[in-house]
Amino acid sequence: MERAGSPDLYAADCPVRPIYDDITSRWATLVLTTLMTRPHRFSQLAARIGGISEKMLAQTLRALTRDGLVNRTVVPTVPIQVTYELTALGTDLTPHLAALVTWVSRHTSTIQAAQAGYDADIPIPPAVANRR
Amino acid sequence: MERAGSPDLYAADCPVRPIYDDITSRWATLVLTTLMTRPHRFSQLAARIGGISEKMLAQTLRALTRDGLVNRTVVPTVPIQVTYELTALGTDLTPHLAALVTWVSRHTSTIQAAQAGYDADIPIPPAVANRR
DNA sequence: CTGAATCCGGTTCGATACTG
DNA sequence: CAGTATCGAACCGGATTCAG
Repeated sequence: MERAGSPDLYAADCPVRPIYDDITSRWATLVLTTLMTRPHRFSQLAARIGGISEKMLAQTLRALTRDGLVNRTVVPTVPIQVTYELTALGTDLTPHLAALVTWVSRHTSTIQAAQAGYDADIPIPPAVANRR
Repeated sequence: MERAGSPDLYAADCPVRPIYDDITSRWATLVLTTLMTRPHRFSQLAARIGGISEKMLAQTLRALTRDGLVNRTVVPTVPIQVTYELTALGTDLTPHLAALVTWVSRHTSTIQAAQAGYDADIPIPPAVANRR
């Protein structure tokens, strides 16, 4: 049933899961694909990615740096400069993420239509419908 | 139809985001890759996927069905039988997800090593650092 | 068997204020 | 400029219970 050599992702304690979650988290994907084009500084990333808070950006960058996907370079000027760029590992990964994002982008309208159809088949919508 | 080459994923209200979050969620990936092999019934999925609760399984399946990625078939026997299988759309998507999972699986030990190296460079755990 | 509804603890998130 | 500290709000996920 299962191909030998592939780790069992289905085990609850599979070590792949937390890493997978890191990479596919809401903000990590945006950070990684942004860095795919060129290195960015902290404030450049914050400006580029709509709606991210400083806390979440710092947290996401720390996780990605810890995972060895992003390299953090500090230039001790005044004021200080910090640059983030993809490592070789990150450069290897990001196209896979980008492919996924591209797929979703291309099928967004189809999926939205499916959602609308699904919602329309519900006779009495839950509390949301009454409430305006 | 969206522009596949340059989706503005960076806008805070980009419609791609919630869909992307749906399919990359912790359980959705496991459900989709499981269904990739063959259709499953509810209890079969629950048995196959380690650590998932009924609530999360039902919730995940409902979201994926609503997105048009999974087809839900009810056989009105007693007791009732419900079968889930990938739609054409889901069949198209899942390989991308599987590729990502495969990538992570293959690089898990590398990433774990990077994490260990990163953690080793932290002299004092921040949480217990001296207060002023 | 399938899955909806409820409760509830833990985690996450965002806004703000502050430091080097 | 590049973060960290703190705090309340929001969300998530698990266990339980109940219904079709």
